[in-house]
Amino acid sequence: MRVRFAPSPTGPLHPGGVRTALFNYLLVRKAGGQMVLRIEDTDQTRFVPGAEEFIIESLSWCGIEFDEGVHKGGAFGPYRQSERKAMYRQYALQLVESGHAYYAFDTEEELDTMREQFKASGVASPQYNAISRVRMKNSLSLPSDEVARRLEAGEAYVIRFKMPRGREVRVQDRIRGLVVVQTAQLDDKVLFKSDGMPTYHLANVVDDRLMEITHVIRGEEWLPSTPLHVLLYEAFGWQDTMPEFSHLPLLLKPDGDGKLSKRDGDRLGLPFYATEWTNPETGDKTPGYREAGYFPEAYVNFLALLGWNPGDNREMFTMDELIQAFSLDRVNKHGARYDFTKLQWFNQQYLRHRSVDSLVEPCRKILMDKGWEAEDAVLKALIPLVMDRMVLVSDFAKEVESFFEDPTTYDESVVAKKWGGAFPTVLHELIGCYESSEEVWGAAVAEALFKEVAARHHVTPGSLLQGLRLAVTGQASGPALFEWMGLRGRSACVARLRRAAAALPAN
RNA sequence: GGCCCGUUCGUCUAGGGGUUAGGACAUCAGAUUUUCAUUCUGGUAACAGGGGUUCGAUUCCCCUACGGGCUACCA
Repeated sequence: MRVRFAPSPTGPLHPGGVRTALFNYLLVRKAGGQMVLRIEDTDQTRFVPGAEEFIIESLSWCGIEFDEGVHKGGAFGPYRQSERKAMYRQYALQLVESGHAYYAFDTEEELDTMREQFKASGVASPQYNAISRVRMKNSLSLPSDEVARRLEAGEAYVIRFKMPRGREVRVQDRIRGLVVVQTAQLDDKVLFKSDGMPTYHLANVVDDRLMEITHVIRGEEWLPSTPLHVLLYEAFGWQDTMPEFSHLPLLLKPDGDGKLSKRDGDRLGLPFYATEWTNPETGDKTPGYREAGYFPEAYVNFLALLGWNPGDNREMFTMDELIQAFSLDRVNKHGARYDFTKLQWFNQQYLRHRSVDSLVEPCRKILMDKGWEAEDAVLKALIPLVMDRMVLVSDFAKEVESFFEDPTTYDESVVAKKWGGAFPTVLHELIGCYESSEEVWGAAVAEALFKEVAARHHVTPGSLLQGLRLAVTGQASGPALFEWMGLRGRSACVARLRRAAAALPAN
């Protein structure tokens, strides 16, 4: 088995592209074949610098690696279509000679005119086809000496496929079954452009043949042009090695109608690409899941379950498990909404399953970005304290902010509710107890002394706890308070309690 | 408009001629946590509509509606 992922370097890789690459990868790893990365840069006007590197990096972050490609080399290179330019012409010419294609000399204006005339006479989608080509300037309508003269003179031309008439094309799609299309619906597609480059259709078929691709797994947007590709394989006499086609359902917007687009990420304030993309023209950065603190395992797990399922109730999959479980037979036919909320859940699950040790370094980095520092031992105690409260590793910053920054204000509504009654008295007394205690400071001591003071004033500890939390952290909620205080240290806690005592409302 | 593909809880989906139509996310409620979060328990919630075929259809067929894709010298 040989598969390929063949993106155009026209910009950052869309999530749908990542999923297509993933499905190719899962399938080929299970089968033990090769996966090639081919860059389809036949449209020079749409080339975006950096896109190719971005695609490789994004997929690599996801754990999708290739066996051959622009960055890996291989026996079937080059893997960039622009570098294969010279060879496509001969294939196009081969088709002209065998009568499957022809030269066309029509200018853009002439094509526009033709389309407008058709529209004026009520034809909704004008086509360059068996009917209209006789009225256009091409090697089928022009006298052969004129064709020769034009070619001789170096006049611009394209090579078009001569769509056969009255045929039925049968496409056997692995996911959708048999798809039948009448050639009368199809037009004479351009195969070879006037700039000397092939179009997608020619390059794709030629390269898949030359690279010995056995399975084509691509997005549903290619289904309508697959009959043309089948016809091309036939015209070349390559039907014996024609790959098996699988057209994947599309990824749809999280809400509303239409397919997923970058604007959906922007609109919902969530990342869109796997990794951060910098627009080479404007310098604008679009954050990626990687930068936002998501685990690649979570992202891949989430993506794998969009349009595919294992047939049982399992949801958590490592890449290896996905490879084992994956099958094209269980890929859906219908589009799937790209629901970010499920991704959050996956990330949370992956976070839970992480060992504390493996989180020390990422968390330390987050601290450093904020200008905070902590010893290893403190970090290792702090992480489990707040881990359950996080969805992303990057949430660590907001979870521990109050640990590193003294509170500056106290929420008035909580103050009003929790700092009244016995609280001021208890607070003052507690400060004294904490200071004078000879015990080695720790969570147990902080809690025991607090309970003692509360008991002396015949108040339940629970009724005072939130007030204490506010006093010491400046927040109304947070992780286990006494653990937190134990870690924070006696003097820091006392200092904060003093500050809170000074801020007590006058009565 | 034409052609092609599709349609099960809000979302991702399982299922399949006779089922209490299952799971997960989200959501709601309760318990636990004397906070929040976590965890646990429970609940609300779906076969697009209409015709066939059939003893019986959500499942098969047709039509309609709706959604999506394509309709470039873009991929």
